[in-house]
Amino acid sequence: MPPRPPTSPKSAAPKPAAPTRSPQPDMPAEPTQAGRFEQARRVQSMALLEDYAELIADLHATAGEARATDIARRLGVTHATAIKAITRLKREGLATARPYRGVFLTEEGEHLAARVKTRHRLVVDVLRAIGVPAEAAEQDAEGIEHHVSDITLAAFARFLANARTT
Amino acid sequence: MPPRPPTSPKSAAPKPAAPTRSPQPDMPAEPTQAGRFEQARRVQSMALLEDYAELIADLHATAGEARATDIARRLGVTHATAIKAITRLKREGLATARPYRGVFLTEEGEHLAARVKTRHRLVVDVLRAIGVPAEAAEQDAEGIEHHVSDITLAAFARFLANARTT
DNA sequence: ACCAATATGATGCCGAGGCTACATTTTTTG
DNA sequence: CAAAAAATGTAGCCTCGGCATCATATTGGT
Repeated sequence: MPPRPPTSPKSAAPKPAAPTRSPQPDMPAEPTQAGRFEQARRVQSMALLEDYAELIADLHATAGEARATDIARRLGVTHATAIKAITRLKREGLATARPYRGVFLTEEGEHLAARVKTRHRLVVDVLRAIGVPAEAAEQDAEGIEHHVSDITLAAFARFLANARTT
Repeated sequence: MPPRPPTSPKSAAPKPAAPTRSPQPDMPAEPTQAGRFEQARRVQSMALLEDYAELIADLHATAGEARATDIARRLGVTHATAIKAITRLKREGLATARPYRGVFLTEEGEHLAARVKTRHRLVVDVLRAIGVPAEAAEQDAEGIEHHVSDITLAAFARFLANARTT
């Protein structure tokens, strides 16, 4: 291993950006890159709960009940997986379940489901308004929606309102 | 995953009727809901690779090298985690690494990084064009970008081209 | 009422992606 | 050149979200 020619210490370029740690030891408001990744990871951990909550609400609305097996089929996973997820929903206080009778959302769960549903529609509508084909809009929205913050959501709503009156 | 054998009918409620599906109980051409979830899950497993590839390319461009520790700091994870991810990158043929010299993208890795970078910019630009504040646009794009398909991306490009000439 | 079909539940396994802690190697420095 | 510092690597542990399989409970049909 050629002992790497005595290039200047620490590569040629200066550290591009203060890595979350500025001279001031105080809490940086973290608008940093690492902060964004962390946030994206946090959001990801909510995604599954959101999907389940939305689906359960939908099943209740359209079929009158939401049994674990139905949920599993709709999501394309095995029932074991669905049941584990439902267990997590219960643990998080978003749902309750009565065996063979179905899964029920708590008040908090209903609230979440409603928010998710609204957000989903908004995302799809915005994509469509931008010119994304229906098929792709539905598909991509499924993944995108979880990452749309309230601020962005508000912007979406304004955009659509504008577009409609234009 | 071969589609599990038809889980046969169930329960009292009638099939909520799969939307997007005509009366013909045909082969699962999979524009179905389960299909969309599966696709979203597939996309998710690519996200980490994409983030690393993009970051490595960026570090090379701005710092001349991309060492595991730098990557870890930029992503806000420990170096152990970064190294495990880099191992996966190597396994997938996207990168190579020479200890203490940094990580290098393969041709395929470079290609991926370029695509990801372009897509990222496009997503941020579209969000901004729609009226999302810069801060939120950057944050949300970090998660959204991975779910934007080529078709949607093309629509984004057209939308921006239009917006500019309007 | 009974038995088969169906739903649910409990395990055990896997890989991904985090972490901490410790070990090793390289680079920098005194 | 030797010691300190830094970077890399390894191992063990955790959670999560998949899977398959086996066990149990419920429902429904005859």
